[in-house]
Amino acid sequence: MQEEITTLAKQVCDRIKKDIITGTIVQGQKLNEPELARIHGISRGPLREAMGRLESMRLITRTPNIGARVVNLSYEELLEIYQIRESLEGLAAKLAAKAMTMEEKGNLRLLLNSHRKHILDTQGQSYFQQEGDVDFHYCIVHGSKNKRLIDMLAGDLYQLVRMYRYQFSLSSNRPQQALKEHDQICSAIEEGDGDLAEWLMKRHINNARNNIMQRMQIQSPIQDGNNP
Amino acid sequence: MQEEITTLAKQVCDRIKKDIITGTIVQGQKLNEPELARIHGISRGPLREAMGRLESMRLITRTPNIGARVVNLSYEELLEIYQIRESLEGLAAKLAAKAMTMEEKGNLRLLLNSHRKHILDTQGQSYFQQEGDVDFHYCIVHGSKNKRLIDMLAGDLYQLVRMYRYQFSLSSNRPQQALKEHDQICSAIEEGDGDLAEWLMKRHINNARNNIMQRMQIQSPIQDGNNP
DNA sequence: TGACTTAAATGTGTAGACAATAATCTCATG
DNA sequence: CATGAGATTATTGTCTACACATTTAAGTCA
Repeated sequence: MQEEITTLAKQVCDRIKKDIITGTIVQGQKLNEPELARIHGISRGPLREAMGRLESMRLITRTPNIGARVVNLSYEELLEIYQIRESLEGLAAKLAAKAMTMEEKGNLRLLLNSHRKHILDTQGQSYFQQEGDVDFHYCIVHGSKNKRLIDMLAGDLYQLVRMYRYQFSLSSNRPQQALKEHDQICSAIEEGDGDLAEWLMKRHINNARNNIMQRMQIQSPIQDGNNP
Repeated sequence: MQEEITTLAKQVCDRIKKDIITGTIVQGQKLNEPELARIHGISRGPLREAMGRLESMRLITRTPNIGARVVNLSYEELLEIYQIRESLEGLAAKLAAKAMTMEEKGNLRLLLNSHRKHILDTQGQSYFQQEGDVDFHYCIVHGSKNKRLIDMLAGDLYQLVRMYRYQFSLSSNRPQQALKEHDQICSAIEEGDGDLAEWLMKRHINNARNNIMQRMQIQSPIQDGNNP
């Protein structure tokens, strides 16, 4: 294991990030600098750096002389995110079909098989499938070997997706169908068919979006935090 | 005009960003905090925030306890950037075809006409075309109305593209052809044909990439900065 | 009631200090 | 002469304390 060298700012950033994603800090909430610094036992310097990071990944918004607030999740923004995901992950799948090594493709297949087994074991329960879904997409994104693409997706977008899933309780309600789609994508990648992999991935994300959107509209709208 | 309210960190970030993009600070160069702070007449606090921003837009890389360096441009990274541009701007064009108002479409057409006139006036000289190209793509990206997409492209990626253009002197050597492609894209958007606009935009960026890549390989490789 | 003034709270910027780490240098030793 | 352990220096990361600017809230008075 590589000894992870880090800094206070990064650590605190990760902690706050987790709190925001899981909803411990509710959306729209104002973030008080001295208070946050006290809570995490650090001084303002590193804290401001941490907040800069959070801002750059768009988990909070800052306005000069006023302060920072946790973002407000919205139907529209989730739609935006999924549009971008469809485009970028389609690209990732296309690239991965060409760039993945045999070993990586093998691991991807193993991952799928473990998901299949898990779904069978739990009678199609979606519990674990959510993280499994993340794993699958992570694998492909990394397989693209495009560093910037990896950063954009794994670094930022997935955080937001996780946040929506947490706060809207949007775990997959169609694990078998999702698995089947994953299966198809995996096969296309194994065969090195980039165009097909891209097309399948885009359709897969499109399906996921439609599913999620439908459920979000039914579901009670999110509380408004404590905005002014 | 809206009075632009800002902070020291942002201002200095923009100044350093400009220096990096234009090559005033050469790639690979180490950035010394106290020195930079002195140069820009600020203290280390805001400076570190500024550097955090620069890091998030990947103009510099920082390693804990060691410091910050300007990124090294490479053929591979430019390829990565263009792959992503093709994907995202294709999406932007598709969305813009549906989301742009009549007025915006009109402005886009006016912009194109002014480019055409300029190219005719200068006998196809590419001088102004470069910024014009940026304008055109900006227009479409903003026309997509997808805020996150706008941020990703206009906020970060275009900075990098400008940097490569500056430092490799990659102004367009095919302004007439580019104009023609812009024309096609504009028409598709005017007609609200999103799929066609997407396809045309992807082909356009693909052409630009092939052109640039070809010239980069011919051109003398970049000097190595002063890496360790 | 409403516009103005005042006061509190909060964000922003500065200066200086110290600790921890990395880079460099020194010098004795094989 | 080369090498490597130890000492020295430089730089980064962090903290504290204070000054300043701006926003927000409260208070005042016509």
